[in-house]
Amino acid sequence: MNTGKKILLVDDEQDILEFLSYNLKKEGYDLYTANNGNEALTIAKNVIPDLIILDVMMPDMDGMETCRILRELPGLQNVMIAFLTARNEDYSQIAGFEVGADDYINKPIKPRVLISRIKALLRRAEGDNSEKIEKIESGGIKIDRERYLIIQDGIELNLPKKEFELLALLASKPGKVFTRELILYSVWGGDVVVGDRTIDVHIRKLREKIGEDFIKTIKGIGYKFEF
Amino acid sequence: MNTGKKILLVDDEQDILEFLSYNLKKEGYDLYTANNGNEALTIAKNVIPDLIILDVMMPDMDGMETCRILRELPGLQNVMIAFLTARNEDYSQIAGFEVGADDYINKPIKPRVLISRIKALLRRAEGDNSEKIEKIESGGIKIDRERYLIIQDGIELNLPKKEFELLALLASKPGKVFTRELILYSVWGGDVVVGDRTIDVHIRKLREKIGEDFIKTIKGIGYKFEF
DNA sequence: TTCAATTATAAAAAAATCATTAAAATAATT
DNA sequence: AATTATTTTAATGATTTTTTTATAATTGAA
Repeated sequence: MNTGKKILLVDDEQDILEFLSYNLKKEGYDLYTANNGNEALTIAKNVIPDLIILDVMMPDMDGMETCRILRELPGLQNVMIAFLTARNEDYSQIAGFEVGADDYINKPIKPRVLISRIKALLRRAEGDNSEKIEKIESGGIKIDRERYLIIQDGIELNLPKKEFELLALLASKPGKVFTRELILYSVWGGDVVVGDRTIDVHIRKLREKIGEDFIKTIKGIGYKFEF
Repeated sequence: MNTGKKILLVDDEQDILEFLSYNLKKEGYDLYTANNGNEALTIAKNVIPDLIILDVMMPDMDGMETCRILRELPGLQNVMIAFLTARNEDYSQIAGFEVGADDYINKPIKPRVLISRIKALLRRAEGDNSEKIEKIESGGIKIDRERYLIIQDGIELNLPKKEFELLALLASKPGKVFTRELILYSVWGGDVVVGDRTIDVHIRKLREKIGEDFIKTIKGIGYKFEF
């Protein structure tokens, strides 16, 4: 029995990951796991799960922060996000909802409860038929994630990974300004911190390759893709 | 560049204190340092920092204990507190959160990582989730935060950051008079002090760009947006 | 009306941010 | 291991934005 629903589990404790994985797989969900926020971002971008379950308490980037960033990423606006919290930290619930969480699940977790909660959540999500973005096409530029290729006016362009990810991000929502912060999180990952000029250099390379006019600088904010 | 944010560092090792101080000052934070818990308490009471970074392991009064007391002090309930911990003592992490810590940072510390973490923490403290209005529309003027654009009679206008924020603020509530104080606070931020004429100049620029009649001066008080 | 306070304005100075290039460091491939 | 490709840093220059300064103009109260 397979529901075809994809769930991304994020927790720093391997035990919990395994425990939940086991129980959810049994119910026919496709499971993806991440040990920390950054991993979660990477996976989420590529997989676009139906539900993300985030532990609130994690080192480096906590659940809240992860959630906030996830919500900014194109394609992940409509994904259901649930938080795992230890029982008594209810202050975090308030903050969590502000950040865009859809539900809370208290530890310790009882499988039965969890599953019924998840079903409810996914049912709730059914309404949103959010198509995942495998191919982005805008302004004569096609982005093929599958083949890792940019196609511009019919001509195929091979870009190095970082450049590809950067362009894919910008082009995923033409017109939207992506802050440097968001770019860093989404292309580089939260704690792989690189110098500030790194983004610029990649932008330069992109402009060289696809033309000067597609990527516009919004000084003090970030960049946006336009055509 | 000065963020105006105050950080109190507490560690018994002078090396670490200096190392962190140096790196954080470079980022524009105001630094205060203490060698032990008691010193920390004294300073914190007087300064009310935005963030306190506490070494977990200190002689006499350890970080956890210091944290517990800090949290009791009036005015320090909402200060962000982060713990510095050696990598493997993760049981203390849990205890730390119970005591009221907002984050923990593992040693050894990489400056870049530290800084991105601190930014995240301070952002969290700001209550940065303060719903900034995404689209304001009034009197033929549309403000599109996502695209960072002003659209006037269908014509797109690019404004520099401060001008944009200022206009967005005024236009968010047409007719309402915004005092200079409020404008400063919300566009420039609580502790950034700029000269008195700065607002005027920005208003001038705005009037040049969108027309003279939208922004009205209320002498002695501030400005309002009308149409 | 007159005066003091406040704002307007333009131009200059200062600061912040980005662009660009070349070189260094990493990673991937052969 | 050597070569090549990619990524990052570092240094410098250019540009834009922000702030200050100085002076003029305006306002509203006495």
